[in-house]
Amino acid sequence: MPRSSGQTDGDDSGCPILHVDMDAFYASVEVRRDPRLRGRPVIVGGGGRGVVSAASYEARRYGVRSAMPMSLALRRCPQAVVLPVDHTTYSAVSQEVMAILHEVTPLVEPLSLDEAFLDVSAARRRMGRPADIARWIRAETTARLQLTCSVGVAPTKFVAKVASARCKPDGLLVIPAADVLAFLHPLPVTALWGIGPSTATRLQRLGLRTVGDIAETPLDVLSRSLGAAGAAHFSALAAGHDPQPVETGRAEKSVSSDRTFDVDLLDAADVERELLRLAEETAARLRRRDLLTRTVGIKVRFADFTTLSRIRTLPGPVDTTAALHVASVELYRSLRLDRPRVRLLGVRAEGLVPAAEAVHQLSFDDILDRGATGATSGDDVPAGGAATAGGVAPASRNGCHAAAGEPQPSGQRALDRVADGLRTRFGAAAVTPASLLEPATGADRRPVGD
DNA sequence: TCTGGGGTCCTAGGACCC
DNA sequence: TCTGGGGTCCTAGGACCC
Repeated sequence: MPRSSGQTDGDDSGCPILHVDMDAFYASVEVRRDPRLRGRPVIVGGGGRGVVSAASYEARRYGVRSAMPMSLALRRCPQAVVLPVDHTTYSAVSQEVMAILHEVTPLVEPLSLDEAFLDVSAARRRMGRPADIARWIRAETTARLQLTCSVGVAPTKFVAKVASARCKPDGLLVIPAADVLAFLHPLPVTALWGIGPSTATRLQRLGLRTVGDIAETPLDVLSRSLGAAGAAHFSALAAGHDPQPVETGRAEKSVSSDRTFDVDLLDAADVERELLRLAEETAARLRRRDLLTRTVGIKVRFADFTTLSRIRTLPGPVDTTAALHVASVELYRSLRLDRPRVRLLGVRAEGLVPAAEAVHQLSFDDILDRGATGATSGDDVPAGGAATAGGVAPASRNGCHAAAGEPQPSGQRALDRVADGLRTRFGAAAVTPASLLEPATGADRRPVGD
């Protein structure tokens, strides 16, 4: 059996796949930035209703884990240093990590900011055996970035990923092809990528606890718990088979922005204004990526944590803040909620189309006026965009300072682009929808600026 | 303990068309 | 009056991952 620590150096022939996983990435970046934090428990995450995004190994000794509510984490480790998530910095460091990996091979598949698969088959002549390449990556990330990582080396992606998890932190683990089954079979079923607590509970009812149990169970029995497709998939993984190749560029399928509020929203006007903020974030990200969306969705979570989602497919693709906001408000109103306590709102764009391929760009004003607003447009959306109390139209069509006035054909797109440009040059606060700064149509609403 | 924000994938039912 | 089959799109929800 392979050992799970140190520089395990089994037979790495037939092991072309590496899984590289940075150790406690966000927390480690924070410690690097402020060396006084070294050796102390560090938690990166949101305050209030937030959760732990990353915990240093010192914090983990107290039972602090990723995704744990911050309130519980601080009860377990009151002396922890808590830092807010700084996504911009972590993204920049992530690019440096990925750059090192690309020195090995172009066959790099990032899984997240701090993880990637590599297929090193073609790099072997230049850089040596897979285990040597893994050692090189570990040495370079430590030397250049002062960050440690763990690397799994195996015949397949799945086994490489499990291997890196078993040698953390700052480890290297090679699983030779001949050892794959001995390595996998004692592990709990949750080691299989895609089996979480819910599926594990169902499998337990069948008496299945380990990966080996799954490997020994006939497909038709597994199908009862996992469905036909799931049964075939997990049965193959448990047998050590994983046909997935390392894939470099994968097209994005959706873009979304969510926000959990420190205090539940009770007022429909507040909800609609937050939908504008989220629509603006989502639409701006679409435009930055040169994408349009044909399907807009919202997510609403209530104080009791029940969650609803609604989506609507539009007649044509859009990328304007106004179009996303109108669709979001229409979806929200269609819920016809009675005195809701809204904990979270989200706006989502799916069915993405590259802007270059979108054929109906010029018709979006029609979509705005007739499609997205649907049957209620006569009441709620004045044709000329004049302000009416409580209507969705004023917030959207006059939502930006720059956008006050009569939209022209494609005018909203052009104005959004102008606002995007100003924000790029002068910062995110340079252009803000008016309704997020000033009291809206009612007299009793406070501004909710950042 | 009281639950973020970014995503992906799967299922299942209904509409609609041929 | 009893009743097809397949394909595709749309929608809602759930599970899962980092």
